[in-house]
Amino acid sequence: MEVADRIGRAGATLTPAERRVAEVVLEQPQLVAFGTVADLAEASASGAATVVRLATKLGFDGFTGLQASVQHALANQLRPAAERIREPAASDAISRHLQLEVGNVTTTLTSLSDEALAAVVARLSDTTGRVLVLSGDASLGVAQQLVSELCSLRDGVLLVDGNDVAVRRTIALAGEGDVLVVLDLRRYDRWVVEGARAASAQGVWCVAVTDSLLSPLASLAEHTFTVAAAGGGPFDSHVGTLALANLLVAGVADRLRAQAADRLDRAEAAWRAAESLVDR
Amino acid sequence: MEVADRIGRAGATLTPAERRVAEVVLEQPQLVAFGTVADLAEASASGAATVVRLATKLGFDGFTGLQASVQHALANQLRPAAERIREPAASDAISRHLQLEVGNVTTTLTSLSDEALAAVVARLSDTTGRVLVLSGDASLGVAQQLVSELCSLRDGVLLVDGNDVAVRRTIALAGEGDVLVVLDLRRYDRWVVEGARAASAQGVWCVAVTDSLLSPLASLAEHTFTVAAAGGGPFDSHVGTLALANLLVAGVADRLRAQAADRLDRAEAAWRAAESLVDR
DNA sequence: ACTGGTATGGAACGAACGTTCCAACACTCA
DNA sequence: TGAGTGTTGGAACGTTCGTTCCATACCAGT
Repeated sequence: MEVADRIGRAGATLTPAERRVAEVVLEQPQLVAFGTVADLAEASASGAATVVRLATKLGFDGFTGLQASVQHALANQLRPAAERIREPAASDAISRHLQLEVGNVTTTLTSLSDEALAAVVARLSDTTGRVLVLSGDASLGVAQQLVSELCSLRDGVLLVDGNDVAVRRTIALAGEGDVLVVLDLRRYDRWVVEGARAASAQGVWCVAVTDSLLSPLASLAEHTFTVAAAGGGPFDSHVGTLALANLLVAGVADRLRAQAADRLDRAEAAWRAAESLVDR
Repeated sequence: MEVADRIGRAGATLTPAERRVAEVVLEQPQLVAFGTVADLAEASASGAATVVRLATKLGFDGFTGLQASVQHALANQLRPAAERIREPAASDAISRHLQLEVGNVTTTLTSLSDEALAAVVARLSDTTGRVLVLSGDASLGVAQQLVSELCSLRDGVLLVDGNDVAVRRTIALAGEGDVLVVLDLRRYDRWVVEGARAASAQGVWCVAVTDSLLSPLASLAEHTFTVAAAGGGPFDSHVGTLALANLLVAGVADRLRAQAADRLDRAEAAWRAAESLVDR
C-alpha cells in the first residue's frame, strides 16, 4: 500500500501522537477511507490537528490526500478478481477471450447466494409441478440445453417456445404449482417479459436469470440470478449463464438421485438396444 | 448486499432517472462509498435531488444512510479471507463448480492453436459456401446457440437436425464448397458420426469440436478443436465449448465486419419497427 | 530555576456537502 | 386540446467537515 510505504519511510521522524495516528491508519484503513478527521483523532486519542499534520508530513495534500490514497488502495483490493487478472493485459484474441469468459463464469457464480440457489433447486426438484423455461431469442440455445438436461432428470420440463399463440396458451395453462425459469438479458424480448408477467400474475413461482436486478424480470421473480455476459464479439456471452445452468442441473440431480438414476438407466438401455451411441 | 436486495425489491417502482442512479450504485459501489451525492448524480446523468430521492425510496435515511450501508458491505468484503470464510460462506458446491468451469474454459481456449482458429474462421467467413452444424444430442443447445449467432452474421448457416430422413437428405445435398462443423463428445451419437463420415466422403470441409484427438470425428476433420467438459453433475459441461463457439463467432464477425453490420442493422430496424425489444 | 524549542489539541474560519423546496417539464387521460 | 399528475433538476439552506491558527503543555540544556 502506498500509505504503508510512506509511514515506514517517515516512521523515525514521527512524534508520539503522530505515531498513534499512524498505527490506527495501518490497522483500520476503513476508518481513514470512510471516516473523518475527528473519527481518526478520537480513535488514536489525539487531536484533529495532529491527524492533519501527519498527513502532510507523509507528503499528502492534507487529510484529503491521505484519504484518497487509502480509498484507491481499498478500491483496487475489492475489484472483482476478473478485472484484477486483466492487468497483464492480453494482446491476442484468444487470451483476451479467455479472460473475458473466465471473468463471466467467476462473476456469475460468486455473486449468487446459497439460500437462493438452494431454494430454486428445491423447487426445480419438486416433481409435483411442472418446470417451464422461457428464454429470449439470444439465449435460446442455452435455455434449450437447460431444458434438455432437466428433462433427463425429471418429468414435466418444457421450453416455452414457438409462435405467439402457442406461447400464450402454454403460459395460460400454467398453474400455482408450476415453476417458470425466465432467461433474458438487456434489450429484453418483449414477448418474454409479457409472458413472464402473465405467468407471475397467475401465481406461477418465477426464477429470473438476467443481467441486472433492475431487469423487468427481477421484479416478477421470487429469486433472481444475475449473470455476467461480457462478450468479445458483437453478442453477449452466455458462458456464465450456462455455468449457472449446470450448477442448477447438478443440484437437481443430487436431490433427485434415485428417480433420476432410474430415468437415466432407462434411456441408457434404450440407447444400448438401438446402438445409438458409439465409443469410437 | 443489503443495497442490492432493496434495489431488486423496489426495482419496479423506480422512475427512469432513479433507475439510472440505481444502475450506477450496483455497478460502481465505490462511487457511493467514497464519493458524494454530486459524484453519483454526474455519473448517472441526473440531479442531486434524484439521488437523495432514490436513497429514501429504498428505505435509507437519506444518501447518508445509503452510503453507510454500502460502506459496511465493502468493509466486510475486504476483510481478510480467513475471517470471511467463517460467515454465511459460499457453499462448497458453488466454489467446486467454479473451479471446474473455469478449468474447462481455460483448458479449452489455451489448447487452441492460432493457425487452426484462423483457418476455421476464414472458412466460416466464406459466404460462397454454406455452413452446416451437426451436433450430438447432449450439446444440441450449444450448437443451436452457435448457429443462431452465425445466422445473424451471414447467410447459409443451418443446424442439421430433425429426423433421420431429413438429416440424410441435408447432408447428401452438401457439396465441396460447404463447411460442416460437427460437435460431439465421447459416447458419440452414432447418427452424428455417420453423418459426418458421409459429408466428409463427399468432400465437405469438416471441423470437429470434440473431446479428444482420438475421437472418430477428429479423423474426418481438417481441423479439430478439443474441448474440456468436466461436469460437477451427471452430465458433461459445455461451458468450454460455448466459450470456443463465442470465439469463432467473434472471429467471423470481425472478418465480415461490413456485411455483418449491415445484417445486424436490418434486424435492428425490424425489431425497432415492431418494438420487439424493451429496455425495461 | 529559567529559557528556547517542540509538541499538542482546542477553536475559528471557509469550503463542501446533504437536504429540502419549488418551478419547469413530460406525460396521460378525458 | 387542456387539465392534472408525476417526474426532474436547479437553487437556497443549514450542517458538517478539513484546515489553519494559536495558546498551552512539555522537555532539554544552561
